[in-house]
Amino acid sequence: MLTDRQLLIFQVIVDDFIRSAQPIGSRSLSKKEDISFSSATIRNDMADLEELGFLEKTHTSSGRIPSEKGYRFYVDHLLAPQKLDQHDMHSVKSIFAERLYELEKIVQKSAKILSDLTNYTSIVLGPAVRENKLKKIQIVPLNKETAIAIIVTDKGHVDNRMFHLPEGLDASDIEKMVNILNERLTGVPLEDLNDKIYKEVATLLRQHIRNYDSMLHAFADTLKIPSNEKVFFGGRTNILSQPEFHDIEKVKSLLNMIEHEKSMYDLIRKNPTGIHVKIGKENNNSAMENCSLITATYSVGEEQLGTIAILGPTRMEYSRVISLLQTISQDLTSVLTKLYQNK
Amino acid sequence: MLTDRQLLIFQVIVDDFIRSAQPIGSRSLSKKEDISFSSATIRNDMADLEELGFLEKTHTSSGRIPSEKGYRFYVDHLLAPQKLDQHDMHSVKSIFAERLYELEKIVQKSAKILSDLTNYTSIVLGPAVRENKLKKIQIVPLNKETAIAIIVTDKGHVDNRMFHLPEGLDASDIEKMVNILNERLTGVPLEDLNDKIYKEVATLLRQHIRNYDSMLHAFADTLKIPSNEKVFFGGRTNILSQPEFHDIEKVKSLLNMIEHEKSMYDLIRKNPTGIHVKIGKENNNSAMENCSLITATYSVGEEQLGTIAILGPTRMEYSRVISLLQTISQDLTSVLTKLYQNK
DNA sequence: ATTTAGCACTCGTTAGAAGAGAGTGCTAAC
DNA sequence: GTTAGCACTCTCTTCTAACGAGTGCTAAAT
Repeated sequence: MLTDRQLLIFQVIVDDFIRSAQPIGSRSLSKKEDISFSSATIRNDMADLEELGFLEKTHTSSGRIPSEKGYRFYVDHLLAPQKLDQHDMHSVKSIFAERLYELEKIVQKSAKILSDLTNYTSIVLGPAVRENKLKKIQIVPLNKETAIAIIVTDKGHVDNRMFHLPEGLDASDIEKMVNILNERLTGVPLEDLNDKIYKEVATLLRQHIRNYDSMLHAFADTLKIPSNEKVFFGGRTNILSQPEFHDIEKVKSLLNMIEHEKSMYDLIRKNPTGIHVKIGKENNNSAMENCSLITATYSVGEEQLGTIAILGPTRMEYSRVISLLQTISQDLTSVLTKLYQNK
Repeated sequence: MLTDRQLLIFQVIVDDFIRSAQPIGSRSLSKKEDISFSSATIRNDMADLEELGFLEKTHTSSGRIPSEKGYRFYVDHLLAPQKLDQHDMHSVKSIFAERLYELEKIVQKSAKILSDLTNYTSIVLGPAVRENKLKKIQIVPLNKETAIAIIVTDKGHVDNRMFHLPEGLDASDIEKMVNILNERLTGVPLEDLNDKIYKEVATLLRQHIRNYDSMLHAFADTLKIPSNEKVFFGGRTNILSQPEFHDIEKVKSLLNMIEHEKSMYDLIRKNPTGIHVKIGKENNNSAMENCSLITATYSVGEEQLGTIAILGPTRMEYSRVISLLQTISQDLTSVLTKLYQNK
């Protein structure tokens, strides 16, 4: 459908625009070394590319910029898998240079490095805790009225909840309860804990513990609250340095969106395994009309753990960002698998 | 030094400017109901007030705006302690309406309410954990190589660190170690833990635990890392709706500052007990030249716990913000004291 | 001795006009 | 099929003029 020349012109326009953020004119293209056609020829091809919906004009006599459809085509068909340059590669490896044990820290550092490298905003979702399996429950009484339940999962995630202690409970009751819980619930995914407690452990507990009912409610209810899965950001304000965001109103709606962690979480979590690119309106979100979002997933063994994403203008360095995400998600996966794979 | 009329004029100018963000001219003042002097009289007084450094002009023939010195004077001498109106009071009380046990949640909710009410940015420092005293240490082995140390403090703060397990350690060693640690370290402030372990507990441990040295290092080192004291924000982007921040560059440096949690932490933590107002350059920070920061502290019993702050333009609703902070910090103090006061 | 009216002057803002520059579409020639 | 040429369009910048809000100062009024 497209001639080779049109393809070449299109590619150069996209690449140029991604660098310069300026509409590209036929004359400036014809002066390039690897293009040997006259500006008029290029103009004709540009007109065709515009008719096909790949290019747009900002006004009747301006140069061309890629349309969303154009970016889509570019990402799907013209993107040569690119190797990271030395500097990028070096930075990525530095994430894993220190011996970090804590998943959160590794993930946080990834977000920081990604945003520094790209000058876009990075968003990294921590592991989906609800699928983690219970390793151990501990209950630490603080005073007569309150206690903290501490939940450790097989992936090393630690969650804690405060709850109200019913009166007339002594240390041995708590100890018994903890023992029963650990015995019965180890290995159960967090999301099923609450269910399981009521269905399988309740009767057992009733036999051993005084004042069982109020204790159970106070405790089990705290488990119901979904543990907030963490969202880590890097370079939240990087978007401000992009020329297309000189309009305060756009910036505001976008930053508001970013500040509202829940919606970012929903937007990003739903992506399936692998690398995905959402361009402009494909994000289905008015604040992100001028943005592209690239997501990649990371896992431990078979189990998909989290997502790592870059949010930038539609005029994004797709090739480089994709390579970066690919590398980081692979490295994350292999490092985390080594650390947390159940043996 | 100032006549009553000058005082009145000054106060009206500040109040007006805080509302409108526009320079105030003599004519518009003379038309106000509670001012019965001619514009010329007012102009003379304005000139005097400018000479004294309380007012400024944006250009030679503009109306006046308050200077930093002016705001200082206004805050120190003209601020009538104001009652919160019903709506504000109601919102503040709603922070404590639900029965929240976790300090973090209460603090986070305070930040949210504060920023929503004021349309400025709120910053709330969680408790200074390092002064908390150890309540309990737990160690949960994850697999053969790693374990998690969980530290619970008397104020209900839970901290956890992953560390590397030396080889050839079995469950009973860990149990012994945990028992010794709990026996010896309960009640010790977190900041002293590391010291205390080396000085007082080390010899004891050596007697009971195989492979003691590597274990000690791995474990004690993890305690050295200062637990990051949390900073909660509300309305990070509210500043964007203030007319004085239409300049993208200003916004950028300010948001960058805010994103860098450590510097915000340092800036705010150093304030002593009570309410403090820092105006513009008093903040000693170029990104905050056009901002004022109002801080208030909250405590549990005698012990100062954290700080709660509002960051807005120098043209801030000082009176209302101060009342809000005063109320919230008092309420926080009384609620938290009730919850966590050691009995 | 204050207060006020009057007036010349200053500065920022807005609107319009003019010209430059970059780029296009189309036609006709190569 | 490609290119040169040309008229045309649109943005951006610069300049000017006019307007409005506000000031400082002087002289008159209280």
